Amino acid sequence: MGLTKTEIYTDRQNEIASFAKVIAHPARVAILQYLLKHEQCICGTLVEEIGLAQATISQHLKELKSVNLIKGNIEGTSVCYCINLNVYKKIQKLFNELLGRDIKLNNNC
Amino acid sequence: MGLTKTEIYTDRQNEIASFAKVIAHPARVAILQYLLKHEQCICGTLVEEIGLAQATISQHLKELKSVNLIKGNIEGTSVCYCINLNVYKKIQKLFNELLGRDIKLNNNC
DNA sequence: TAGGTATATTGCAATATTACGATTAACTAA
DNA sequence: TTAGTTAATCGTAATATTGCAATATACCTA
Repeated sequence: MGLTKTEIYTDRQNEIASFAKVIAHPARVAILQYLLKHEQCICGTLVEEIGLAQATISQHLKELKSVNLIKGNIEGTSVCYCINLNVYKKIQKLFNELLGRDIKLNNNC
Repeated sequence: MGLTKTEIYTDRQNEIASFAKVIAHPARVAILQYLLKHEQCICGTLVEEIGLAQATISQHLKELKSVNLIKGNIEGTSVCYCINLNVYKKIQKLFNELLGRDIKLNNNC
């Protein structure tokens, strides 16, 4: 136990959950917001901006990279991170399918 | 440690992360999809549909209720669950701010 | 080559999550 | 009142997440 039973869900359900998990931490939300505003950044800037240890920020960047939401280009001693547009758009689409409905209440709840 | 430092983030960042966390499990995605399709349901139906133990489904429903994304009305021996439209719309808005941007790539990444 | 800078990785402790059996609570019907 | 139904809660085991110090890696410059 303690392990999600991924095999009983559809690929799409697992995919949505995976992307949501990446966004499910305020530090990673903060990183995404920073990248949306400034287009690119290096790890050190985020350490100053957010106020977590360098190891911790590096770990959060790794999770964002794990679903390819961001990508990093090595530039000398530092790494320039930016949003991966294709994956960003994919998440947009997936989330919109689940959360973008125009619901009407016809039930008695 | 092992505890998120919520105090260093904005309320909005924490809010987005909290809502994302609720969606960050395929069982809860499946529950939401079921509710979007059928408008309402009882716990027992989800147990059959999804294939997890009753206690587990009840726990997932509790998490969806914890952010008021769903609400439950007691109807005899069972509980009728449905989506809370106001909160659904709020999540729509919050996620759209973060993920609904029309980004253009002007950087060299 | 040696020292400095930037990031990733490792190891660890604290806490959270997932899942389920067993039990409890609350209502319904015989 | 008693038995059956439905859902919530409790307790527990397994695993995942968060955060950081310490260390490793990689590159740049003098």
